[in-house]
Amino acid sequence: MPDVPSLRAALLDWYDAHARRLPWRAAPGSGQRTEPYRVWLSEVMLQQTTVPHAAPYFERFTARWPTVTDLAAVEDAELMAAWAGLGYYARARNLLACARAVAGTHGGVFPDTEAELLALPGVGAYTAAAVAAIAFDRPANVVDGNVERVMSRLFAVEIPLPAARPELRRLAALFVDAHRPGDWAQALMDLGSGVCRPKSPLCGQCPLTFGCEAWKTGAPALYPLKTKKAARPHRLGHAYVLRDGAGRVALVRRPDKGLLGGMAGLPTSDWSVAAPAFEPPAAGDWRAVGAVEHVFTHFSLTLTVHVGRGDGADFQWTAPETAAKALPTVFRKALERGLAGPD
DNA sequence: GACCCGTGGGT
DNA sequence: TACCCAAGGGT
Repeated sequence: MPDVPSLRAALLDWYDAHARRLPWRAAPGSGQRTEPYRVWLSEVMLQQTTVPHAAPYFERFTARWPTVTDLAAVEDAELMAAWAGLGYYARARNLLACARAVAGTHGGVFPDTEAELLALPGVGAYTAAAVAAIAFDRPANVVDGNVERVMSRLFAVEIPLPAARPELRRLAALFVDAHRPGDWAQALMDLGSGVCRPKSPLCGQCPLTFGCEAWKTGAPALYPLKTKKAARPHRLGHAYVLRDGAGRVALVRRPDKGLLGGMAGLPTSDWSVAAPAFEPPAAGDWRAVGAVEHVFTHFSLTLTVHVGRGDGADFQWTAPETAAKALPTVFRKALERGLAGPD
């Protein structure tokens, strides 16, 4: 059984020497804390998202909206456009709802307990614990994918994910302590991200091998064990690039719920396994100019792109450059394909 | 617990 | 190529 206090001390020492410098992180060793607003914003952006992808969004958001009160005052469409390309758009809707709740109910000040944080929109168990630990230095059990992997290896957990979650959470809780709780959470994530990596862990650089059960087995990369996932189905659809006499593009606002909810989009058919009918959103001359491929979390998609000319009151007519910036990636691809013309 | 929800990089 | 994976949350 790994010795928890020794491991904890070893990882904090490692963190003091190897902490990553990140835009939302106070300089390690400075004794400073990051403002709750910046911790919260970064944590939401980092949900299922890599650091390199999220970082430029974080810089743009904080430059444009320096406080949670500034963010709370933004119009929905402006916020969604600023989030375009980052994915998981429910996060953007919840981000705004959360900012408005903090600016309103909480007087512009983030609550400092896990329980109150957890009650905010878009803040789940992980994010509530992370904000409590990192922004307020409260001893919270911060468990993300990195922490699950590190725990599964330290203790050579033989239960496969996702069933192992409660056990991994219990193990992570053994390390929670009032001494440097914010640094502990970030140290664990830095280790998981840079050393205790999913595919080829760098055990030679790890400060915890002395107490790691998976390392003793000689095959640490086998952990965490996992149950197999179902295959991803493929769907087909049509996307319509409709332009008016001024060259503007017809956009629609998608319903608030479901895929790409609340985002601007091109008019499309349904997306289904069987080829959907070609039913353009306006009469006139249409021609197919090609297709684009896109992969979502639970299906992949081939979108046939059609170009036509027309008018209509049901659309938001937008200059192509403006449209591209506000669109989620699948539509940005389709728009670029449409504007490029036939092969 | 199962399913839905994006995107881009790594292997 | 076809996966896997990332500082998850909501329903």
